[in-house]
Amino acid sequence: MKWQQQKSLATREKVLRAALVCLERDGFHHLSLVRVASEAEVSKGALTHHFSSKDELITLAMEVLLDEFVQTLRASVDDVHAGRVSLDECLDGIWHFMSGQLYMVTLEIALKARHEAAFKSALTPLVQHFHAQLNDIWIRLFPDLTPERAQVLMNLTMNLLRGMGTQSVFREDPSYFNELLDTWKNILDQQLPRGKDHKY
Amino acid sequence: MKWQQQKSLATREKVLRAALVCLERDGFHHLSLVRVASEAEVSKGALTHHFSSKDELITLAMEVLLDEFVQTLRASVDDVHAGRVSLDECLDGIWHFMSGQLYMVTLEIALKARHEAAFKSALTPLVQHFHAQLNDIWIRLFPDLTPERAQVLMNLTMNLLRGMGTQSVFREDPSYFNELLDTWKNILDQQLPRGKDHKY
DNA sequence: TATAAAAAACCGTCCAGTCTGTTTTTAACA
DNA sequence: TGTTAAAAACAGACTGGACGGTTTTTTATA
Repeated sequence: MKWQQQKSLATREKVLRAALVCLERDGFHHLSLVRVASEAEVSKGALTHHFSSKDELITLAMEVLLDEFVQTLRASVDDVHAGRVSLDECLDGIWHFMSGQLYMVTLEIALKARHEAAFKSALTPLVQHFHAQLNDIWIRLFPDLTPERAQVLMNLTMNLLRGMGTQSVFREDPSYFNELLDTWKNILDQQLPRGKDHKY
Repeated sequence: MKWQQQKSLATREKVLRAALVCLERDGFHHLSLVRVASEAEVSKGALTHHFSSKDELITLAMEVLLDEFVQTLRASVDDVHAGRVSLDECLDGIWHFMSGQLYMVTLEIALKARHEAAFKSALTPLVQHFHAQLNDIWIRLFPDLTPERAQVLMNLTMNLLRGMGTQSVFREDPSYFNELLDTWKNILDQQLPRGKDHKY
């Protein structure tokens, strides 16, 4: 690869990463192009050279974030499948992710999309692809359930964690969330088939 | 009551209501004082006369919203208690609320609070009071459960609905959400004691 | 030298908060 | 009761700053 091309790619990468940091730390309506540029240690000119608008930048950053989440999750589910980690630990991992950067950025983005049609249509295919990937993962997580049942149970789980993530803004009380999570683990366990050879 | 006082109260009420409408329709970072004033059919001068800052306005509007939700919910739970409506219908009512104005405005506010310490501390007592009221309501909803169990189950429920509310931004598919909600109703039902005289 | 990348100056817009002026209501008092 | 002064409610112009996007200039590579 040519040197110029390398440098260009590196700059893009730095800017995207910085955008995620700023989104998570400052929130969308405190995010400005100069801030992102400064976080990326790049001039505003360089930023606008690579990204034609703020919306485009954010959309691409979002894509990076969702991809990383899917990869992490896939690895975790593989571990469950191979018996390396328990289902409970896998859920803990998802909760960790959902109470951290991913979910907050997602929220910022979702609210923006809610009020800006153009942005929303740019983002919708991305989100749909994300959910399709998730659905595949859920099926692999619960091979003993029907695909539909696995998806419903895990969509419940994800939405529960989403809600908990939201509440965690105002309620910084790990024991409260742990209790909820433990209760949910129990309930989820009750929903799994006990035997080996039947589909629930 | 003196006429001036009446007029003053009416203006405040109009502005607060308009603020909620704008928050829900336009989102926080498209909300400006002139927009709220125009929505309320009041001059910007009148608005600033009654509310010393944008943050104060939003905080007070939030208070109105939460109070109304608590009242509605309390009435609904009374209906369940009196056998006028089923638990399922009560949940439907909460879901209706959560997929509407209340929750979206709450989200906007929560994200703002997440990044602005002063705003957050102004809002925290309000939110805590709100949750305390909710906890009382949950106990009354499930008199056959221990208070702790009732609260855990309903906090799970609320967080599930929160998450579903969030997802509804991108996924406008009522049947999907209905399936989730039905599944949850079943699960919740399984968690309730069958007998009459024991605490679970 | 030609071209891509990066930097920085610049412009138009928007908005919260301030300030000044005007109208309406209330209170005091002769 | 009629008059007037004070206070409250309201209206709108203005300001200072932030920001997104554009354009121009400089630098580095091929």
